Amino acid sequence: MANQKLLQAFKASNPTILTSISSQEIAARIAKILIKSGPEHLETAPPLLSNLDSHITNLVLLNPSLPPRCCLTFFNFLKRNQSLVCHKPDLRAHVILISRLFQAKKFAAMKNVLTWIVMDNNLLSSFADMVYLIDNGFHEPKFVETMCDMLFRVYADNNKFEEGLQVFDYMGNNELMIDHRSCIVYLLALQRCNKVLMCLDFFRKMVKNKVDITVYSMTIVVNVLCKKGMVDRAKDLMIEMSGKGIKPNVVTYNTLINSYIKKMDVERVDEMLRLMEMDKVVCNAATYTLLIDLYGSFGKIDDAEKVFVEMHEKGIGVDIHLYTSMISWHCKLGNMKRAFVLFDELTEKGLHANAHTYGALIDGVCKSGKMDAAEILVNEMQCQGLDVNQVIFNTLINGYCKKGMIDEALGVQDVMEKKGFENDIFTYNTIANGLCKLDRLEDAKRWLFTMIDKGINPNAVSFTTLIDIYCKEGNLVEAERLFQGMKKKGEKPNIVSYNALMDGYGKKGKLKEAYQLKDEMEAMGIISDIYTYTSLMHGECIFGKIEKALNLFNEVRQKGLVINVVAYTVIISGLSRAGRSDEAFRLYDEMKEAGLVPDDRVYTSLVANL
DNA sequence: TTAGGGTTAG
Repeated sequence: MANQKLLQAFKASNPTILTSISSQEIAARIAKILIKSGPEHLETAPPLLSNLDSHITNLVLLNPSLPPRCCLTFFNFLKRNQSLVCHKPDLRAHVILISRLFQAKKFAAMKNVLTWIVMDNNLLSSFADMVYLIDNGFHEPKFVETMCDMLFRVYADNNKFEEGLQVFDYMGNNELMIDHRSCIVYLLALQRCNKVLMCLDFFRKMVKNKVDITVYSMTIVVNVLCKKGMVDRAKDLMIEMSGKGIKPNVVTYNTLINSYIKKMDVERVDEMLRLMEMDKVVCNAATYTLLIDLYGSFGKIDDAEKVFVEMHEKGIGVDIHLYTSMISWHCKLGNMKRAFVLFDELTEKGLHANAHTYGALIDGVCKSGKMDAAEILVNEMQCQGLDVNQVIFNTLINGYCKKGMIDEALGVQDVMEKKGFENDIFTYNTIANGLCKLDRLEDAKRWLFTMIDKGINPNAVSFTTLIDIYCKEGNLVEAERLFQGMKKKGEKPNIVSYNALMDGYGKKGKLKEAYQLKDEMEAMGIISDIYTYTSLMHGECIFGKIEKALNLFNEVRQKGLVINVVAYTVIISGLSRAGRSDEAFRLYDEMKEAGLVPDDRVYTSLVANL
């Protein structure tokens, strides 16, 4: 029925066809061959092919006795044999094929044909071409609706957002039903491409066009805003939508909690938890994992353990993410015993450790210097059928580097390459730092320059390592150049970068420059830490300004910074060199009382580069 | 159809 209508509409817009009987005959013959023998037999009928034009193609496709399956094979034949057939199916032919597939409910095939159209700029230069066709021959609303919906998804899948929007607007203006699931596809595509404002604008459009908004689409927009750091705006959107009846769920809340945790905004985290309670949204394992991260990042492992117990009491199901997080924090704090207890416990609970879990544990044993244990764990994970991935290789390389075992580190790196992993930025930075530790500064530089030659952009860690190397070599000009260079390349110097350069200035007696840098850093919102003060104190001590060093030391105390053995050594040796041994001894006792072990190597390294 | 876990620098 619908086909007949199409045929008539088509004929009406192409009056020449009425007189062109031979075209119809050719079309009929092609159809006959397609039905009886399949498209490959068309090759045995060259006159048919050489006479083929868009009218004939369209007539073939519209032939009601030709099943949609045959239309598709005919089409594929034309696409495949462009050397044999001079004629290429045009946009109209594609849409006719789509309509035939629609009648046969072959939706996946329809989508494929739409993708061909979208990917071929010669076929469809703008959506207006499609509108023209729809207005001139394809009036059946259900078909137009389905095709537009699919086209909208295809545009989204191929990141053609402007075109997608045109389809959306067309559907809205023509009162075609817009499927909210298609809008989710579009939102997810925008999310993938980091198009934050477009995402928000589109969501507003969805609301305006009365598309069925769900918690899923809202949460996608909340997530996109959060990932761009616009957390308060995300929260406002959630509250606004909640007022319109779209209630946030645990995923929405977790998204916001995650972002507030990353910003260390405890107050807002609490606010979200309160809102959840009011909304009767129950926390899940993901919420608890986030809270454990929050406590872990503040070093409050006891509080992390408390919430871990609390969730057990509340009967909330645990999962491997949660255990991996707990294990990771214990490893970071050196509590390897507890980490292994948790590792055993998860197995008892029927959970399976994955590469992330092993990764955390391997890093823990590496950091405690137990490389043999690390190797055992690597074997164990392989026995469990888990592949050693690049992160684990890098972790092992770092473990050996930290112990000064550079040959073993390079051995692991070799195995990694043989397994098909190329060195990544972590590998390069880690090995460069391993070499620095052994004072092989030239080799370290060579690794980093090789990395750059291979087209990997240096990140803040790479720049900082190089700055530190040049400072150690006394080449402040180059260190400064790199420091400015990293800013220009959009790599923001962090506290380690600033401290490295300040240390370089201090050792050269350029205290004025060092203090200037400290001011600059603090103006950027970075708070001076014990390394900052130690570098400055060291600089002052070297050049006999012990009073200034003591002022800095008092500042450290006032700020409540934890004083480490290096900081103590700097000030103690400064005092003794200034002949103030009483004060030096007093601080020496204080250091021991604080449980710190005096370290000859620290002292040696302090005077080594002077 | 939306959220949470492992690696690098002083």
